[in-house]
Amino acid sequence: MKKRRGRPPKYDATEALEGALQVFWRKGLTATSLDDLAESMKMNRPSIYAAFGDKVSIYRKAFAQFANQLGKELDAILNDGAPLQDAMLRFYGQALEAYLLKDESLGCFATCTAPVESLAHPDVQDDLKILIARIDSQLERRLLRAQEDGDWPIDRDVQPTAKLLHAALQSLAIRARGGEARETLVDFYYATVKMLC
Amino acid sequence: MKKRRGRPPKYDATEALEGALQVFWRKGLTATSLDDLAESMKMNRPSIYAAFGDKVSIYRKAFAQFANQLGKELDAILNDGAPLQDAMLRFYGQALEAYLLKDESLGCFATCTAPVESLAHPDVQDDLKILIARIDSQLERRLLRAQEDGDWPIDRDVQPTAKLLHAALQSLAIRARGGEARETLVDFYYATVKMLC
DNA sequence: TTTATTTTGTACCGTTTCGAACAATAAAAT
DNA sequence: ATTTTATTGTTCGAAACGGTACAAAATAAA
Repeated sequence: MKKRRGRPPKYDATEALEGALQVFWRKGLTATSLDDLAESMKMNRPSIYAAFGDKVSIYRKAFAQFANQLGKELDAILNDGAPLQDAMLRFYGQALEAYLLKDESLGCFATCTAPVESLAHPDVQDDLKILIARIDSQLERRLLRAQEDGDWPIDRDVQPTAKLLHAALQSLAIRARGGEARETLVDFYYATVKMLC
Repeated sequence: MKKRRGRPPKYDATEALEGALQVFWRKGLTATSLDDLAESMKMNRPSIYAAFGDKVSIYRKAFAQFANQLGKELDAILNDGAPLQDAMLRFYGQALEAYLLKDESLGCFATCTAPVESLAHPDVQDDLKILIARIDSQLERRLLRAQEDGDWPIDRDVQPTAKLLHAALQSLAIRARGGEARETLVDFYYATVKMLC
C-alpha cells in the first residue's frame, strides 16, 4: 500500500456513491441533474466526472453498490437459522422498512427507477436483469434448503414459488411508491407468506 | 351537437393521446421532450399546450386513457364465461403480448414509467395508486364469482390471492422490461395460475 | 526547495429544453 | 362580404442541462 502521489481526494468513493444513490432513488436517472449529484455526493461536477464518468456511469456504479449490499443483507436474513416462515416475514419486513423510510414513499431503488431507463440504456437493462435473477436464485436456494430441512413441502415447485415470492416483493415496492399505507402492505406480505411458505 | 365556430382542429384527441402514450411508454415522462411529443402526436407544440396543458398534464391524460382501455379489456377477458384458470391464462397471455410487442421489451406502461415519477408528481402517484386498486378490485370480484360458481375453493382468501395474482402481473411487466425471454415469462405465469387458481 | 502529480473549484461553452408571443389560416356567424 | 372565433405554424427567449478547459491548491518525490 504505497502512498498516492498528488493532491489527496476529499471524497470517499463508497460514500459518494451512497449519496448518488439517495438522489437517484428519489428522482430517477433522467430527472437527476449533475448539480443534484454534486450536492448529494459532496463533490463538484468535474471531480465527479473524473472519478465516475458520465451520469449513466454514476447511476450504474450506484446500482452495483446497491445490489451488492442488498445481496449481503438478503443472505443474512435468509440464512440465520430461523425457520422459513420467520425468515420470509423478516425478509419482507426489512424491505418494507427501506421502502417507507421516514414515511417517504420510496419503494425499491432498482424496481422503481431502473425499468423506465432500460430501453434507452441497455446496460441498465442488463444490470436490472442480473439483479432480478440474483434475487430469484437466493430465494430458490432458501426454498431448497427448507425442503432438505423438512421445513417446506417436498412436492412444491421451488422455482416458480421463488419467483412468486419475488413478485410479491416487487409489488410491495411499487405499491409503496404509489403511496399505499404501511398497514395494508404488511397485511399483504403476511398473507403471502401464509399462502406460499 | 352544434358546430364549432373557429378553425377546425386537425387532430383527434384520442389519437393524439395514443401517440403520446407510445412515446411515454418507451422513454418515460421526464426523458420525453415536447419535440418527441409533437412528432408522435402529429401536432406542433403550441397546439399541444393549448389542447392538453403542460407535459405532466399530457402524461396524466394519456395515463387515464390507458387505464380506461385496460379496464375494459380486463373486464372482457375475465368475464367472458370461461372458467377461472382459462380466464387467468388469457389474462396473462394478453398482457405479455403487449409487454413484448414486436419483440420490444416494453413492459407495462403504468408499472414501468409511473413509479419513478410519483415522488416528484403526487398527482401521478394518485393515478398509479388508483389504477392498482382498480385492478386488485377486478381480480377480487372475479375470484368471488369463481367461488360462487364452485370454480375456486371457498376457504381461500380472496383479497390476498387477488393481490398476489396482480403481483405476478407486475412482475411480468418488470421482467419483460428487463429483457427476460418470452418463454421464461410464459412458464412463470403458467406456474402462477397452477398454484393460485 | 524544486518538480511532478493529482484533485479541486471557478468559469465557461454549445445544446436542448420548456413555454409563449405572434401572425397566418380556416371555418362559422352576421 | 365582413366579422368573429379557434386552431395552426413559425419564431423567439430565458433557463437548465451535460460536459469541459483551466488555473489554483495540496501532497509526494527528487
